[in-house]
Amino acid sequence: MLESAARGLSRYGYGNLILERVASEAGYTRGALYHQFKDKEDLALAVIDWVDETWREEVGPLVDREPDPVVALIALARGHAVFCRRDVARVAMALRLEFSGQDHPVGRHLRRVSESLVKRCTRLITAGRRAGTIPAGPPARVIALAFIGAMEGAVLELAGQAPHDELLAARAAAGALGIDPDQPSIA
Amino acid sequence: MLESAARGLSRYGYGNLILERVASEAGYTRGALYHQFKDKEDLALAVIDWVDETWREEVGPLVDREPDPVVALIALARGHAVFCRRDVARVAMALRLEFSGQDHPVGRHLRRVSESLVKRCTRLITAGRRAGTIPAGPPARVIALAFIGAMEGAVLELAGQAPHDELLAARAAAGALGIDPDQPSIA
DNA sequence: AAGATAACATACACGCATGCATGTAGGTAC
DNA sequence: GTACCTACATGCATGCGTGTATGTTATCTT
Repeated sequence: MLESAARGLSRYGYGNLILERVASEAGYTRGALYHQFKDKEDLALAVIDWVDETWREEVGPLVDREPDPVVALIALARGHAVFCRRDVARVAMALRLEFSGQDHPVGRHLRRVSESLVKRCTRLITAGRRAGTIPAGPPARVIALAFIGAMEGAVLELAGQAPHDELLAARAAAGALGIDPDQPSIA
Repeated sequence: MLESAARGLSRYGYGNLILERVASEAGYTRGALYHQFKDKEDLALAVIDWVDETWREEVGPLVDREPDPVVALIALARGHAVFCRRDVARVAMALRLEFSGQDHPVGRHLRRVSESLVKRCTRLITAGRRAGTIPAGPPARVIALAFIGAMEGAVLELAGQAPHDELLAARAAAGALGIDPDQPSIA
């Protein structure tokens, strides 16, 4: 059910998501859905948490095992690209776009989840700057936002076109960081 | 009315767009809207054309006046970032995400319009490769998609945070192209 | 000045998705 | 075997947005 809802959310967004389809695609009826989740909002929140958890399990380790901040960030971009080959992963981008500038509970929850990724990237960027591998420039948080945006945008547009998605996500992300994409850790 | 609809589309997307609000925000009622446009779809199509036209007028010249393909592409990214400071510009990204993988008339029309941008970038990339300023790699069209995605993603995430948006869009775009963001035309 | 037409506003019918209330089948406890 | 609970399906009421038909007012034409 969660998987079906995630697919639906990533394809149609929250407002256009029809619970009837979510349920039937999972082999159930709407009744079953309302038995498992309080309402549509509750379902969306659960999906966000589920996707976030999956992301942490799948991409997190790739980042953590790299001691060098730049290498870690590039690994993050590559891992994200691979992660996004499952359509499920567009959920974050789709919902963020849909709820940006609004005060909807789903939007708030998504922002909270995303914020932890932004913070993670910001820390890596400041670490990279201290190490001298990331050049000075705009505030680290701004760089982090651009980093995430560029990575997600590239991945979204390539729509899982393996194997180029991985390389290009890494390159776009490296560009946002201001480092040469011709480095060994990227190419 | 077009401007109000563009704001609405960029904020809420097509499905969540309420024509009542579009009209009232423009100082009219829904009656006036239905007098000027056949239906909701017709309105969205008109908005797409309007935004596209504005983009061509505003960003196009910045690209055309640069003889060097790389410089032209970076100018495109910078120009796009500036263009997107008006919320109007997210229309393309919002609708593309909403209609990707669907067969809706609005989505088709948007893809036709976007395709011309992809072609333009593809041509510039192949030109840059012939000139030796853009390294070899994945097909030019794939690079073009990543280029556009990275640029739009970065701009979207930065949400008009001038002046950083311009620099970071250029950097992310340069990264997708595989060129060093430390070049004079970018920084 | 009268008729026509454009530019709106108003009011209503329809479809559709949500949420909830109710019904039902299977398992478990005692 | 009866009481009860879980895991669903079914059916209905409500709200909301679209589209359209019908008014109303201004502007243009001759």
